[in-house]
Amino acid sequence: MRISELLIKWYSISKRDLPWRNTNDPYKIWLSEVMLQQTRVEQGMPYYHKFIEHYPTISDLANATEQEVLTLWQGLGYYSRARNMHSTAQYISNNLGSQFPQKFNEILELKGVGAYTAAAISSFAFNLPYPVIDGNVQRVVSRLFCIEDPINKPIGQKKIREAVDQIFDKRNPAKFNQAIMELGSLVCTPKNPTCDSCPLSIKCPALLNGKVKALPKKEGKTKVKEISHTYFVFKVEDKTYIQQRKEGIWKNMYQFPLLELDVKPETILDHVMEFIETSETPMIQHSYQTKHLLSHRKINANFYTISLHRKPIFLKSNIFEIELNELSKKYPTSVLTQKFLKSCRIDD
DNA sequence: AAACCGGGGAT
DNA sequence: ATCCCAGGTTT
Repeated sequence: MRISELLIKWYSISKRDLPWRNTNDPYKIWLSEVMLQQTRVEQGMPYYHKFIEHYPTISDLANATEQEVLTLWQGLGYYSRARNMHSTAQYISNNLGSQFPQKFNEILELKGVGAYTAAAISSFAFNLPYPVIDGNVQRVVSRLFCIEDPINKPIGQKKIREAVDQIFDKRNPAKFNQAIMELGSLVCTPKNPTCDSCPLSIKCPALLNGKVKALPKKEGKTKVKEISHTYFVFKVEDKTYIQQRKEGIWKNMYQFPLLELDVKPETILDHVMEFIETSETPMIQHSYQTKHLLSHRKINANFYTISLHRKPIFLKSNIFEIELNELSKKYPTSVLTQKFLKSCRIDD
């Protein structure tokens, strides 16, 4: 039996019942694929349900504000995905009559849609013959063809593409794509793959040659930069003061006034005037220290809570007042900020 | 080609 | 501590 037949047969009896597999709605497929970029299925699932409930159609997403969309995306990470989806929904709504594009090249043009996502939408929503290549497929194929070139380099990626083209089933693009990803996810895993129960084991040279564990190969690791964040949490009764990030990490999300440097505790109060002007002599109520790890950053964060009896006389231009409990609910924040908010609730 | 962009789970 | 996850964009 051909590899594609073995795959699809295995898939038909072993597949998980995932919500986006029970629809042909390109909007739902698009949403699920973007949400699952670099994100585990279990992690994305609750967000998928939330979004479908809040925004059942492209028009509903287009009619929302970016702030609402980011609030709903809060905690999932890679927030450019949410900004791009919202922007693209408005584009489709305003310029394409709310009709999702139906050709691969048109889909590939959409913001936040690359080769993988375009192939996924094309095959799952329209059954077009484009093979998907994601982390799962790279792993399965590198083992199935004993590709020793690093899969994160152009040579390795080219060989993966050529290998996939050899086994791709143009007659069953949707099923083939689902099946090969599902195999990578459930059987041909990065660590401790269960080759015993793999439908392709008899056709796997990596298994025959004892190379499963060594494949796929990867080269070069992005190093993690260590940086410092010093946050100023001004409190006046139930009010606080926040700012919106304009670029870079957590763009368009909200945070307590921030200095992106390490400020010695003794000199914290010297910086207050950079954010607000007050007639009082401010005092540090308490401080909270934590480390926050991202894929490319290690943030040493310090939050200093400064309680005031009266509202500041003056706020720096980008800072504005909100109800403390509106943060995270109405103003989307990073998980780092949420960690701080949670620590406050505990020592209440 | 390399850096940037989040967060969490498994090992 | 390290790797990886239904990747994409920018430099």
